[in-house]
Amino acid sequence: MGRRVEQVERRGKVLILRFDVGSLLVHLGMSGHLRLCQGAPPTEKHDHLEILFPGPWRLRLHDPRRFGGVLWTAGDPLEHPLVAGLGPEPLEDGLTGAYLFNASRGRRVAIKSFLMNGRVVAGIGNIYANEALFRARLNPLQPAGGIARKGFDRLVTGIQGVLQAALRHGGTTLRDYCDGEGRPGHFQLELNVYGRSGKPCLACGRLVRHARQGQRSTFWCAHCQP
DNA sequence: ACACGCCCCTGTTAGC
DNA sequence: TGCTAACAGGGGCGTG
Repeated sequence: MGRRVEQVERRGKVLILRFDVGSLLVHLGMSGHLRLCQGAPPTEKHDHLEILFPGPWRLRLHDPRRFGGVLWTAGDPLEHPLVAGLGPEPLEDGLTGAYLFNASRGRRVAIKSFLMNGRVVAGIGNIYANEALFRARLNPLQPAGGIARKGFDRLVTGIQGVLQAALRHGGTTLRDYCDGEGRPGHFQLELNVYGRSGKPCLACGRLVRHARQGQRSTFWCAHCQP
């Protein structure tokens, strides 16, 4: 009560709200969102947490599936186990073709699963993993350890390109996603392969394929991503 | 260490 | 129309 949010940052998919006495770590999971509310609109089902600010403002956490979570830590939040082991931020200097190449040597796991492993790179989810691999012309099913250095250079370009484009479009709203003010994103209109199985590849016209990897949907064009 | 499968949970939709 | 199964943007955990 009565504490001031001194800084807000993000590591991977974890939001960090720093207070003078500790930090709140917030993960939104699949279906969660934070919404800035003015006044006291009626509480909805699956509203789980509310942070009250002076004046009319309040921040509400809404998460139907409850895959998200909120944790408090009194120590350095970046040392918390939830984020301490994360790989480099995709839009910062630590993510390079050389880094991914080195990290993948000897790994037989499919490149898409490798990319979605937070210990390798932070914060790449299913949509952007699929889209980044399309941009890099890499088959998502191939073992990470067999990819040449050039492929990882393209992959870094693909990751950064798709994330920056998605940011420009306000994110990808398949159903639930919205920003803190309730606005949906538009990047779903720009997707090349995600969710497009059986439809023509936007680059070559051949049909986009679908497979499951680790209980996640994978989409790719077998011609553009050999 | 690594790869894989299962699980958490609710809501929506496809298929019968 | 109604029921059921499958699936959804994430990630931790147990097993071999």
